[in-house]
This record gives sequence, structure tokens and C-alpha cells, in this order.
Amino acid sequence: MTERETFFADVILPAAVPNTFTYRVPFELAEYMRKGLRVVVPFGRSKVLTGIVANVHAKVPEYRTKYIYEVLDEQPMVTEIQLDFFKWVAEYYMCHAGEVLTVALPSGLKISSESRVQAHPDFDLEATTFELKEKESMLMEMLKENDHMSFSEVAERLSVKSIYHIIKGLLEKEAIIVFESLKEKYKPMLEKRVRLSADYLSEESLEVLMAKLEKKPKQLNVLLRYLQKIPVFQDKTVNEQGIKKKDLEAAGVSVSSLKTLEKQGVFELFDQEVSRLAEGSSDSDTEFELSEEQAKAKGEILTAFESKDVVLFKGVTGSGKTEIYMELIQHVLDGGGQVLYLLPEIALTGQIVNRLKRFFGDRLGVYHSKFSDNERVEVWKGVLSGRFQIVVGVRSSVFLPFDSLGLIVVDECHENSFKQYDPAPRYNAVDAAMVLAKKHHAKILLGSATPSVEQYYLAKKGIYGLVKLDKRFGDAQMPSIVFANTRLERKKKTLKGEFTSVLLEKINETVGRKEQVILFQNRRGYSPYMSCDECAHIPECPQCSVSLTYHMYRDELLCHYCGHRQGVPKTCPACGSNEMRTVGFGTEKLEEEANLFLPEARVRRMDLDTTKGKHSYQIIIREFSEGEIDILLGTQMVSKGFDFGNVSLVGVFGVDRMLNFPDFRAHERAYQLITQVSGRAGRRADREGMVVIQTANPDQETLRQVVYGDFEDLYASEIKEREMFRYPPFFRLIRVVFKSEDPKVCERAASFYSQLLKEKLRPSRVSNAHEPVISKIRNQYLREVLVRIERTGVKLGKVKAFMREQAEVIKAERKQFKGIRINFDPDPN
DNA sequence: AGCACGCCGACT
DNA sequence: GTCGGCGTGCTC
Repeated sequence: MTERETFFADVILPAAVPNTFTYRVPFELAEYMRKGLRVVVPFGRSKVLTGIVANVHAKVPEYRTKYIYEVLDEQPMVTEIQLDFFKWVAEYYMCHAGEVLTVALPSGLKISSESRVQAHPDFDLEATTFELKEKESMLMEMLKENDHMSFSEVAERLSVKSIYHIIKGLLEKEAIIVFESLKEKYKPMLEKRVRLSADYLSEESLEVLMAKLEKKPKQLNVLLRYLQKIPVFQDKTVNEQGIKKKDLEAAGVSVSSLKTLEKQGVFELFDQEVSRLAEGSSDSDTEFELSEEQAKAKGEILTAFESKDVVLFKGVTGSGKTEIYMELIQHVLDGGGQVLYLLPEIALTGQIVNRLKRFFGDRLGVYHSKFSDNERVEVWKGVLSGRFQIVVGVRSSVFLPFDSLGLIVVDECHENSFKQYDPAPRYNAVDAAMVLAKKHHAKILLGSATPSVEQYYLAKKGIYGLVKLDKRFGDAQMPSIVFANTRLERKKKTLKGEFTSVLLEKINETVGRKEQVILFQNRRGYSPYMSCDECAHIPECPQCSVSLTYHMYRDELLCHYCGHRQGVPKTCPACGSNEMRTVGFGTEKLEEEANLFLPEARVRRMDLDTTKGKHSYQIIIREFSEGEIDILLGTQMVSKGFDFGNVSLVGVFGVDRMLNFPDFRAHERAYQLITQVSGRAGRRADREGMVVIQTANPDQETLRQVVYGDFEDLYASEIKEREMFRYPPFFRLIRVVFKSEDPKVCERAASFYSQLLKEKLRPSRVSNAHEPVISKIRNQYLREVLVRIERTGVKLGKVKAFMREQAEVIKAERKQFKGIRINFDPDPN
């Protein structure tokens, strides 16, 4: 007999620690051990964590290893492709594998331990011979009442910050025991059901029972109702599933009689695991026909896929891109492949989901941030089991356990919300999706009316395929775009609040025709800041370097970065004058003015503040689609994804601010946003759409490009600047962000880092340390260093490794750079 | 990242 | 003396 070999498992832990950790596999678990299983392991002195097995081997490590406590799964919860993919994300986005895991796994799949205390069984409070301190005896008293308590509970009840000393003292006196309790977070949803006990399944026994119940009409009624719903006489197997207890009760039976019958053993109660995810509606809608143009575009996409893995599909708003996606998806599903349909958060409305649900039915899973964690776990498991062949979801759905992706569709692929900023991994889901697609040998389709300059560049160069659709669906025309000059109207005194007379007139006409209006202002709150007329003082956030936004509905000043709130000053905090007033405008002020100037119209606001609840978004959209709202007014939320035929006017505010934003992508962004929101107008052939853009300066180049839909012109001028100023797509950017409570430390660390990089990389590739636009958030001062790397001829991995090393050099200087934090943000927004 | 452990000053 | 703050190093 050969000696049993000892196996070890390298485990990725969901923590910000570098590398994997190696554990010894107990013999009895050795045969089950596999990559991708979740295991429970001890970590540090007392923590217990769930990790993912990344590797199993027999190489004995040099250090002492601990044993794996437990294996949670029979089948891997994470596939090998995912493990590979997670590794790529960690390397490319310069973070730890554990940080990727933290974001990738729904927290319901992670078990963590909680330390608890209980009284030592041999301990007798009354008979103690030694003195207990006040808090110690308080805890012992509490442990008389409770069998055991968690550390956090204890800390709270004793109102102390750290219970460490108390616990340690009591442990030494052998008064308490400390143990770790695991909490599995995912809880399947259970449904109470009832069925007949096995004794009453035969016809004879049922008849005997009925005769017995002759005198008890209420109980008999329960039985008859049950038999009516569940025809046990015809088919005994239907009894197995029984009936939902609620349904039986809803059928009008007496609850107490049911209880009596349960007690007598006639009925039995049992729990059934059920899905939280709403079942797809059965009224499937598989019938639609592509227009000639759509069919042509679809054909071109398929042709392009023959030679290219990535195709950029540039179709104007309202051209019917979704139907084309659906046919392509169907095609892949028919071939047995899986499909991932990525959407930015704000575009993932009920409208598109319902449509896809109707078409693809139960095969469709939805992965969304408004879903609870339990729901996310169910989607994860559904993908794993093959229940979901297609998933529509936000950026984090690239981490789902697909095993045979055939196609990834990225709708609104230009959207910058596909990039995560905080916390790490600072990944871009579109780029990550391309890598994922490659691992699956899948195709990827990027769709947008306004692709990013980078995406368009790669398409024009032939690296991506390029398909265009410049005509709207049906005979709908692109809306006509006009300007309303705010400067002239201010001079002529025809400006009413923030509304030009031109826009007000158009709104009145539109509402008068019983058509709907969308107003767009990309700024929430009432006004972005307050200012003193006497001394020009502007109230700022005490923790961030930004002005406070005035919110009328709570009559408070609010910081949009840290959430700080304070009352509105009656007098100027700086000079004491009574001349504080609000400056500028956000959605709230527009709402107020719209109500004032358009008293007949029904106005509804949609922004972060009005859509906090799980369904509030859906409710507003439903009301709008059912015509209960005339004017929908909001931030970016109103610019994407919904398609309402009755909207014939769009008003755009605040474009000057967008165009003056100090960012190399400001013009591109403004073009995209205005074009997207304009696209909400006139989506039906019998309605002429109109867009009114309010601006102080209609001569701006970007606005002209929007009016003529001249994307090529925008692209030409942007790409020239990008090349000249060494920006993407010609260079890759890596932003390095320094954070510290001490502005001097922050500045010095960033400057020193810039110096260190310049020594080895060429100085032209490394910027000086500089203040970002917002230089302080939550009392943390910020500095940045921007690194530019050529797209070709450079070993990117080596540069990144060097950058990380040098960051370690800075961090190692603990005295000089006390408390410095350094974040890497590759391909920043 | 979290957290134990140690060293230090502040207070009963 | 005890309590809590913060610096340091470790986690298989």
C-alpha cells in the first residue's frame, strides 16, 4: 500500500491581502478537493473566512500550514475560466486577487465568522474568590441572561469601543469561553405548503376520513377544498407538492380547522425552497420583423464577425438596435451558447428587461444593483446550473460563472459607468468583457449611437469590425434641434427663471397637443452653491473641497461627495450680512419653476433623490408611459434606455457647464449626453420631434456637431487633440492617486513618486504631482500622478510592476510618509 | 484591509 | 495602577 499523499490548496481569500494562502487538505476531504470550490478556513488568530480554491497540489510549503475546516460545495462555485479571468483583472487593474473576489462574489456566497462569548460552564459568579472589574461583572451578568453574545453586541451594550481587554481579562480568569460562529448569509426562500399525510392517500382511508368529518363541516370543507385543488383521487403523485398554505387559506377555509387537521395528522406542513426571481411572464412575444435596414445591419454584423471578434455597431438613437441584438442573441442561444447582455445601470430599466423577458422567458436572468444579495446568489447559481442561458446585467455581471459564452452584447458601450472607481478593482467592464469573450472564444458586440473616441478609433483602424445604421426605425425622423439663447433672453428680460421663452412656448404647445416633454439638467439639488452678495463667501463642505449644494425638499446644504449635511445659514458665516442667496440651478429648482410657469402641466422629477426606493424608478416610468405625467425632468437618468413614442419635445439645460468642464473628454461627453437625450424625442413616425438646447453661446463647435449629427467631425477634432496631447487611444493612462490626512505628506509623497518614476521611465511619460479638481474628500487630501504609456512596443506588465514597486518604496518610508495611501487607476475615466 | 500586541501618556 | 491611542507587523 502506498502512503497517502498530503495535498495542499492555494486559497484566494476575499481580503485585501496579496497572493493566495496555502492550507493543508484533511485526508477525508482530499478526494473532493477541486479548483473553484468554496472552503472555510481559519485566518489569523481567530478569523474564519470563505475562500475559493485556486489550486490543488502536493508541494509542501516552507511555512506551517493550517487545515481547511470545511468544504461548502459539491460542485465548483467558480469555474476555471473565472479563476483565470479574476487573475487577469487583478493584474491589469493593479489590485489583489482577493479584492476581485470581494467584488465578484455576491456576499451571500461568502461566509464569515463572528466571535461570540459565553460563560464558562464551571464559572460561578457568586462563588468567585477574585475581584471582577466593573465592566467584567457587567458582562458576566449579561451572560446569565443570554447563552452567548457576539463581540459587537457586547461592545454596544457595554458602550465601549474595544472589548479586547475585558475579554482577555475574563479569559485568563477562566470565566468565559470564546468561540467563532459561522453565518451562512444566503438563505433560500421557503414557502409553507401543506399536503395530505401518507396515511390518507388511499381511496378507502379518505372515505373513512370523510365519513368521520361528516359532523365537522368546517374541517370537511378544508379537506374538500384541498381535494378540489389537488385531485389526489385521480393522481396520487400530485399530493407530493401539495399546495401553498396561503393559497389554501385564501380559498376561504377556516384557518383553525386546518390547524386541527394538522394536529390530527391528516395534513402535514412542509417547507419548499422557492425562487425569489419573478418567473418570466408566459405571454411570450416572439413576433417581430426586422425592417430592411435592420436586417441589412444584422447581416453586416454577422459578416463582420467572420473575421473580427469585436464589432462596433453604431446605430442612431431610435434605429432599433435592440431588435437586432435579440435576433443575434437568439441565434447564439439556438447554437447552445450563453449570452451576456451588459447595460449601464441607468439604462437597465424595466422597459428593456420586460421586453427581453417576454422574448426569452425563463432563460433570462437579471443581475442588477437593486437586487438583494439573496437574489444575486440565485442568479449566480442559475447561471451555473444552466437555468439562465442569457443574463442581462450591469458591469459586475462579467464576473458570473458562465461556461460557454457565445456572445457578449454591450449596449451604450460608450458609457463611463462601465468603469468602477471605488473600491478596487477599478475595472472597466467593457474592456474586461473583451478579455472574457476571448477566453470563451465568444464574439462581442459593442452598440451605441455615440461610441467613445477610443472605440471608434479602433473600429476605423479595422481592429474592430464597424457596422453603421443611420436611419431610424419605421419612418421616424431624427428630431430637429434648435437653440434658445439664454444670454440674449436675459438681456431682453424674456428669461423666466432658468427657462427661455422659446422653450416655454414649445413646452406649452407640446403639452397642449397632449404630447410629452423631457427636460434634462445633469445636476441634482436646488442650486449647486450659495453665495454671499456682500463678501462672495461660498459655504463649503468641512470635509471636502467642494461647495455645498442646496436641497430645498429638506431645506439643507448637502455635500454630494461625503453626504455631509448642515442647515442653511440665515446670515453669511463670514461677514454676517443677510445677503445669502442660491446660485445656479439643479433639477429641484427646475421642478419648482416648471410648476410655477406651467401650472397646467403635470411635472415629475427623476434623479437620485427621487429614486432611492427599490421600485420608485419603475413607478415614475410607469406613470410617464401611461401618460400621467406631462413633463419628466431629471438628470442623466432620463437620457438612456427608454423609449416613449409620445415624447416629442426635449429641453436641454446646462450644456455650457458641460462643455467647460476641465477634462480632456468634456466635449465628447457633452456630445454623447446631448445626443442621447435628444434621441428621446420623436421616436414615432407620426410625431415630429424637437429638441431645444438652452445655451449662452450657440456658436460652440460641439453644439454645431450635435445639431448636424456630425459625429465624424467631432471625432476628427477630438482625435487630433488626443494625439497632440498624448491621450488615449494613442497612449494608455494610469492614474496614481495619493491620499492622506496631511496635505503636506500627500504632496511630498506624490512628488517623490513622480521623481522615482521619471528616473526609470522616460520623464515625458510621467506627469508632475498635481491636485485633482476636487483636492480633498472626507478629510483626505488628494494628489495625482498621471502615467502615459505607448500602446505598442512597451511591456505593460513590466511598467505596472515597476510602478507598484516604487509605491512600496514610498510606503516603506513610514516616518516621512505617515499614513499615505496609494491607489492605481488604470484607464481612468 | 483588519487586527492583535506593545508601547506610551492621561486619568482614577 | 488601568484605559485608550496609535505604530507596527502579520495573516498560509
